[in-house]
Amino acid sequence: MSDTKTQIIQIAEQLVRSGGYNGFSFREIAAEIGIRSASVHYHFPSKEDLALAVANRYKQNFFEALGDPAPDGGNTKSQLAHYGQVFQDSFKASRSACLCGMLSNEIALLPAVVKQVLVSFIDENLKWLQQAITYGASDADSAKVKQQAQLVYAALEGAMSVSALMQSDEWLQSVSNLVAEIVTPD
Amino acid sequence: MSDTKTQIIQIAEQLVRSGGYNGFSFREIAAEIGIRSASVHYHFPSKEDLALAVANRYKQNFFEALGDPAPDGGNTKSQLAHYGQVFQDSFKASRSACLCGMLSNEIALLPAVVKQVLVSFIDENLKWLQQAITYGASDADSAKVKQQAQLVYAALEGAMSVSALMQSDEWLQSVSNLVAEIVTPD
DNA sequence: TTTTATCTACCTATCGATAGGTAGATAAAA
DNA sequence: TTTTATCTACCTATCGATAGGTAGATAAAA
Repeated sequence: MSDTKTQIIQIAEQLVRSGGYNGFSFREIAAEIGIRSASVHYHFPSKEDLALAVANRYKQNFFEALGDPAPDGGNTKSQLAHYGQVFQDSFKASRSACLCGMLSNEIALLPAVVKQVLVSFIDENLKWLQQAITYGASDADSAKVKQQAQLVYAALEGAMSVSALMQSDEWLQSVSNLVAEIVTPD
Repeated sequence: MSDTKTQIIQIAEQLVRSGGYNGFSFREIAAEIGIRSASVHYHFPSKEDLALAVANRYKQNFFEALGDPAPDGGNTKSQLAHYGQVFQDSFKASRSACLCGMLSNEIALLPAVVKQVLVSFIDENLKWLQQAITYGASDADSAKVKQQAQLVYAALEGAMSVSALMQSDEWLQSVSNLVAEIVTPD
């Protein structure tokens, strides 16, 4: 992927994460790179195309940072601590909300293809968490594990949103710690 | 307050809750009421004024529905169940995200006065929850209670956001139930 | 007579998008 | 070796639409 194309996606991501789907424009991205907005359209014919690329890259980076659940010697608590750390790292790097959490609210504005990426982002988070929580407890009550996984994801997304507003990672840290402490497979 | 003014706020709230700060316009509101956009400016000189009124009314309605924490005979669990119910009712009525959760992400777009309302909304939620959790346990560890309150708020905001995306209250119900179960003052 | 609530008729700024064009690289064909 | 054809990555100029906002008129209500 060309330098310019990558740059466009990076800038778009930052703009979306601080202002939502309507918070970025081809002109603003172009201005930041030093090209014309028509040239941004060359790389991404429509806004929908660009938003889709941004969402897909975000999702991919997120799961790369996350890795597979339950590596050697992991237990539920350390897995959840790691999960929380990924959110914290993402916040520290950008000081803004989770792209998917951000866009999840804006149902009225989103192209269907972008919505699908969000749904799959949530699905895969749930799967990862269910595995991490069940780790080492194969007799775990799967309905309860699912509830717990939902709680962890929802709590971290919510905490990230508050952290973005407050411009402080206090909430994210606090929620991340507590969640690792109280969620267990038994 | 005149009928029109109330109508403007109501429609604006719904539009903000499904599309964020940039998701509503004076023209769209006017069209839905059947007046001209200039007439909306008569009631709210600027977009900032309207957004502020919307946020304040949302906050007020929310805490009216919530009531005071720990009424007669309440315990932590029933208080938290009630708290979760307020989120669920709000979702059922609008099938969209929490106004404050929604706006919390959009730091880059928000006028400072609106941001202040969001911060106070979160503050008051925290206070309410800390009281509800401490209820009947005056020896509770206040640092831990604060963490728990943060978790509850973050989890319900996050769940509301997912529910808005999925257009289903499954997440909200699931998270609400689990939170009431596992958060206790001791 | 003053206030309230609306209107018409504008404004400037910006949006996403498109048409048409060009410099320079590449690679196959003559 | 030169010509032809194609591609990449940009450009300028412009489109229709929409954004928030304003000046000034009007007419009913207080």
